[in-house]
Amino acid sequence: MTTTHAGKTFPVPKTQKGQATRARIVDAAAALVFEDGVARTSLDDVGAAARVGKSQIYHYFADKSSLIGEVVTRQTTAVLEGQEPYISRLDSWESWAGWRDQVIQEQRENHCAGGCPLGSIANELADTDEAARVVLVDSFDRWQLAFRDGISRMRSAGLVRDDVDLNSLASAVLAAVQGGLLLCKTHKSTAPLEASLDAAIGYLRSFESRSERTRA
Amino acid sequence: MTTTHAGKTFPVPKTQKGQATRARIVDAAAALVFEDGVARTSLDDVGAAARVGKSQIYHYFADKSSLIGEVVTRQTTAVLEGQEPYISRLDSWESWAGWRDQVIQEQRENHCAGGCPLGSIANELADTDEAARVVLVDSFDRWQLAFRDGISRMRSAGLVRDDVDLNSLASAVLAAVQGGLLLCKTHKSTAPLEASLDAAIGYLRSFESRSERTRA
DNA sequence: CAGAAAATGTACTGTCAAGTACATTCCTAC
DNA sequence: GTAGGAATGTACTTGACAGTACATTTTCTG
Repeated sequence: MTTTHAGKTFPVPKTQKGQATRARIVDAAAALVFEDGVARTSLDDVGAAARVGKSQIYHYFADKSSLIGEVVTRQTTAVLEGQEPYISRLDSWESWAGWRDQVIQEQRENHCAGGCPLGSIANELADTDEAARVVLVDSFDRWQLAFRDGISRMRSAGLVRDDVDLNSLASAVLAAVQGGLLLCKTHKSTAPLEASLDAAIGYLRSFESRSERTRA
Repeated sequence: MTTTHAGKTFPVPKTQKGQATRARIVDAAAALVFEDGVARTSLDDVGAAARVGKSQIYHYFADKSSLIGEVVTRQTTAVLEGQEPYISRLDSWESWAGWRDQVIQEQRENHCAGGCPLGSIANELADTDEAARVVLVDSFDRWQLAFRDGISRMRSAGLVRDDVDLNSLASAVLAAVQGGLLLCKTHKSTAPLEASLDAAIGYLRSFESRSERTRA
């Protein structure tokens, strides 16, 4: 696999050492971007954090924008994996509650700093970096799909009514997460995030099928 | 009224001309920040847009951060006023629907660009500019209060049940707006915003008092 | 009309960061 | 062990931008 930029190709590292270096660059960039945002993260800083000269960054990436694109895909998998095991098993009310608690707990541990690694980048770049935007749309779609799968399986299991709009609902849940995280990091409190997630799950619960509701 | 910064005071302009100039600076900064974000907005650009030298910016503001603070307060009133007349009359289901349509319509007219002027700044500065963060918390609180007032009046009117948690619900609505706007500008489509607002109102509607629900 | 205060214009400094040039070292396959 | 590609280090260029210095004009006030 190679990435191309303006005619020049940027190959994946051939040696094990090179692969490690490239990974260190992306990791360092991801961490710094998460803390300070894209604009405030300089490539010198990335190099220092990765214990690497700037020449190596330009050896593996066409420019800062390309590196950021890689950061986004890296953070996408990190975010989704960070929500395991719940996110892939959202097929019961208990697992939704567990997922909710986990998201909140993570923010609490992080002192409500940083918000969502993807949401922050999206907010910063959606209007100015079309390449990044496209990658971010894909990331959000993958995330949303995880919600959709869960709701879909709950529907199959007869836990929610048949007439739910899977896509809209999954999209609304993702929006609740994003909005909640933004208010969380602004207020430096998990309360808004809790309210937002509870509302999203509460709305989902309003589609609980009658047979199940009476049983509860 | 004067603002103070590091011992030096930055008075409000004495003359009418000065007031106009200061207002032009804030307006231009607000527009540019909305388009490009704080980091990508240079004071030279602000000066050019306001047809003003940079010396005047530093005549009225201590530094870029102070100017941004002013932009936030300016945008707060702009955002709230932009949602009139609905936002101050959210005391019926019809007005919530009207508000929803208005928010979506505005994004559509703006080609889903920019997102929320406050949310974008919050996302960018919440972790790095404590002064800005405090102003933003206040802005969000005012916004949330508008929702709270509406829900509160609906409760008084017997439209929603007595046991709703006003603050949590208002906070969740604000989160839905913010998350919806973020996804809207990332996807360049109003669909996620529509889903998010519909879910928020739908959740609110799940608190509709029984007497009203049966009547509907 | 003076004189002061407010407003404004021009020019400059210093810093930081993206991106480039090129030399050097390391590794690997023959 | 040696050639050649991969990896890496050092030094530089260039531009942008926050912030400053200071001179000049405009405007208000007595």
